[in-house]
Amino acid sequence: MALEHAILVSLLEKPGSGYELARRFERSIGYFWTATHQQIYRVLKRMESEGLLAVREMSQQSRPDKKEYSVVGPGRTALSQWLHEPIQPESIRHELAVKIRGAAFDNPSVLIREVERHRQVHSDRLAHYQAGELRDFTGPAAATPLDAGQELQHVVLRGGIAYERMTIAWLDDVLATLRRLSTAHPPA
Amino acid sequence: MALEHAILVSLLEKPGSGYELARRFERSIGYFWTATHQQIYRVLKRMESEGLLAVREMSQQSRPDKKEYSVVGPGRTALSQWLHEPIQPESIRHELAVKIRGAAFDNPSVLIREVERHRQVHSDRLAHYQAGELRDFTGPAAATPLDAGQELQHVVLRGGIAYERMTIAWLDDVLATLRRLSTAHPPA
DNA sequence: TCCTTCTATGCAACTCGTTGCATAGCCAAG
DNA sequence: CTTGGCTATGCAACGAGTTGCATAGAAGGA
Repeated sequence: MALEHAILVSLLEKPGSGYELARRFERSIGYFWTATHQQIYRVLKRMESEGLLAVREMSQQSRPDKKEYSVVGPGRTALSQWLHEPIQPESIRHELAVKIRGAAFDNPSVLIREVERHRQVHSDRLAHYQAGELRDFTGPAAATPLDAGQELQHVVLRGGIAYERMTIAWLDDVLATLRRLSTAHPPA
Repeated sequence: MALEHAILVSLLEKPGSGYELARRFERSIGYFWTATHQQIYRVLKRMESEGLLAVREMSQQSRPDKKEYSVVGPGRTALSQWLHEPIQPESIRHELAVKIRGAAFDNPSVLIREVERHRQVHSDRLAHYQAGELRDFTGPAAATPLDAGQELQHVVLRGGIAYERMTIAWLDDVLATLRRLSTAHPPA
C-alpha cells in the first residue's frame, strides 16, 4: 500500500484536499508514484476512518467547498513504522520493451514512430525536471542552505533526471537499431 | 493487457508450458515485465479459449505431465495489431523514492541499510545482465551475424544494463546524501 | 522412511488500479 | 444565455495483480 504512504508524505509536506493531491500526483510526487483522483479520494476516506488523517471542511469563495486533510499522530506513526520495514526492490514494467522484442515477429519499422513519440515525452519530462531543479534547488532563488526535507527532495529529483537521461539515450539506441533493421529488411 | 502480449512474444520466441513461462518471467522477459505463475496460468487459459493459443498435452518421463502452449494465427494477428497501437509512456512507480522523501519526517539514517540492500540487488542484476550479454551477444560463442530477433533482444538487454547502472549511481548519490544528513543530525 | 525440493497446475479471496459516468458551483468567452 | 473549462467530490463496474492455499508425481538425501 504505497499510495497510502505517498499520501502521508505529501500531506506532511503540506496539507491539502483530494483535488490538490491529484494535482501533486501529476507533478512532484507523481514523478515516482502515480494515482488518479478516484483512487486518491477512496484512500483518503479510508485513511480518515482509520484515524490516520483529520479532515477540515473549508468553504471557499468563488470555488466549491473543499475538504482539507492533514496527518495526525497515528498517521505519522504509521509512516515512521513503514520506513523501518524493508520493501522489495522495484520490478520494472516496461511495455515498450515488450513491443520491441515483439517487433521481431512483424516489421521493426512500424515501431519507429512510436519510439520517437516516447523519446519526445521523456525529453519533455527531462526539461521539466531540470527547470524545477533550477527553480527550487540550484538557481539563485533557491533557499540556502537547504533543510533536510529539501535535500531529500533534491536527491529524488536528481534520480528522475538521471532516469530520463538514461531513457533518452537508450531510446536513441533503440531507434538506431530499428532503422538498421528496417534498411536490411525493407517494409513489404 | 500487456501480460497477454508479453506471453505472445515469449511463446513466439519458443513454445512452452505455464511453468516454463513462469521461469522465463524470472529471467529474460521478466527483466521488463513480471508475472506470477497464477497470473500466467489464468491468462493462458483465457487466451486458449479465445483461440490465440493452441495447447498440446505432453506426457513426460520422471516429471508430471505438462501443457505446451504455442501461438496460432489469431494470436499472431493480435500481436501485430497491438504493435501498431500507441501505448502511453511508462509512469514510474518507485516506492523507495517515496521512502526517501518520507525520511524527512523521521531520521534519515534509518534508510541507509535499506538503500544499501537495494544497491546490492541492482548490482547483482547488473552482473547477471552483463553475463547474459557476453554469453549471447558479445562473446566468442555468440551467433554471427545476429538475426533481427537477436538484435532486438540485445537492444532491450542494453536497456536493462543502462537502467541498472543508472540506478546504482543514483543509489550512491542517495547514500551520500543520507550519510551527510545523518552526520548533521545524529540519531536521537 | 520421512522430509525436502523441484516440476507442474490450479482455486479462492482479496487488494490495487483503471475507466466511465455523474454531480455541482463558479467563471469567462462567444 | 449557452457552452466550455476549472475546481471539487464521488459511485459503480471492471480488470489487473497479489497472497495463501492445495494437489500431486518424482528425485534425492538424512
